[in-house]
Amino acid sequence: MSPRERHYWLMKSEPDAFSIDDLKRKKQEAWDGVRNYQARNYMRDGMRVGDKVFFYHSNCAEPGIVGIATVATDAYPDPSQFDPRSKYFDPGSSRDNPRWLLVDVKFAKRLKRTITLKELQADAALDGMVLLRKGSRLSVQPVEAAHWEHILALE
DNA sequence: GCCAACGTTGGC
DNA sequence: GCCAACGTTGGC
Repeated sequence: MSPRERHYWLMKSEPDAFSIDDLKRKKQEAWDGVRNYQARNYMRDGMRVGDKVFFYHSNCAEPGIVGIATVATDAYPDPSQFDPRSKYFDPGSSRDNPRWLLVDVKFAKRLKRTITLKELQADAALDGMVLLRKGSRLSVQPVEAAHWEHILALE
């Protein structure tokens, strides 16, 4: 792998299911359960170990960015797709040709405060951000370097 | 809980 | 390949 500019990402999680505090406690976690091809492709083809990730809380009282994680592994098959008892089981996938890949993410920091979706939406400097596009539901998405820096400065 | 937006599935 | 039906996401 040749050196390259650092890439930045945003990953959504419902805090009731897995929160930034859960990641802090566990230190590192396999990002399982992604069942969207575009999100998978970002993990498989875009992410490199060391890339930085905004941890976003979705589907909760105050949606927003709550912490920072780093990509800890290359992509590998999501074990939950092979487990018939898992809600993420995919009978259409096989071990020979796994459909779903994931990366591990490692806890880096919890933000002192939540940078709320509302606040991001109101910020003209973030126009065009994937998260803010109408109807955008992508749970793993790229963040432009300029947007990353701008958001960091909001904390 | 509602519902708009989106992605997937499957009949044709 | 089209598209209606269905399931999911996620803000509100």
